[in-house]
Amino acid sequence: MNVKEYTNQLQNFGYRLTTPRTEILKVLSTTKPLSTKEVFAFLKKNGSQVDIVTTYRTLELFEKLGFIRKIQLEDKTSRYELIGASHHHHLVCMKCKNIEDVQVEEGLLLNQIKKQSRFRVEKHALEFFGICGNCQRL
Amino acid sequence: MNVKEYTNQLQNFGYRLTTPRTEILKVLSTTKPLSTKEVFAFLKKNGSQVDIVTTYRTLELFEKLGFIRKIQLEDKTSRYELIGASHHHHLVCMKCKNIEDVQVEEGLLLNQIKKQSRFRVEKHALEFFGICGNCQRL
DNA sequence: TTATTATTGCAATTAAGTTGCAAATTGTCA
DNA sequence: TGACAATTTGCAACTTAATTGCAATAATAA
Repeated sequence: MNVKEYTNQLQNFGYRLTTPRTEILKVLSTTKPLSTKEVFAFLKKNGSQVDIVTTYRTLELFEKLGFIRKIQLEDKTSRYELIGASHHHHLVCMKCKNIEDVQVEEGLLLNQIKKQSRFRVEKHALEFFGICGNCQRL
Repeated sequence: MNVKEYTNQLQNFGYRLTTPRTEILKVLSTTKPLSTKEVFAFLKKNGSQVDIVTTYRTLELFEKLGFIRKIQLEDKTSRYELIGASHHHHLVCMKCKNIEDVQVEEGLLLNQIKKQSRFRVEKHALEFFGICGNCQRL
């Protein structure tokens, strides 16, 4: 999905297409998972006037609409990323803070859970922390 | 490890054995993962005079010493649990907020990562969200 | 183009966690 | 046992992330 498709979706759902919303979608579509602060910083750097409160509210809306996914890493700040075609997880470098995407087959895990509990899994969080290839060489 | 063993460890490391530390260990050893606020509430309920700042600092210390593990669930508050014998993950009920432990074999995941990246995984977070057996019946 | 209503921006507030420092408590040694 | 030195605690003040109320602004429908 590109920015245009998301803005169409937005209007289909009856929400208005505003400058802040378009700008925030643009930021999200060009980067890795970002915190609200980081999205806001990006906006500013590109000359946008959007307020940080609007950034909070817009990200909340986009999450509700299923455009983006909220992820919790090690700190208290939430991060958001566009929900692309493929389900993936993250390799978070504890040194340089860079985030790599990674694909893992988790069907097995869900089977194991089914054997142990009546719990019905709706979603999961899976993040890996460590040292990326680059930082290992330093 | 029981409370006594932890307090011994504490002294072996050169830290003092104080009332707040003992009380907090007791709370941790009798429950599921708790936030700082929750630990503090437990203390109060049991007549303890311990301050919430001390609770924050003590949990931080215990984490540093490897007594407890910090976990991030869906919100911004950190939760802590005693590091028991077995490595496990959680089934977090989105309805009643109860937390079940679950055992999954994750060796496979780590192999899959090795094939995709030079990243060296040091630790990981894996949490499942859904509806527990009880709440499904309601 | 105007009117209606959603959306935004500002200021103030809440909530989680942190910091500085004086007072209290612990462990050690005489 | 008592006193000293150093750690630990509790209070108050502060920081940071996020939320809320409300008046001003902007987007869509007619």
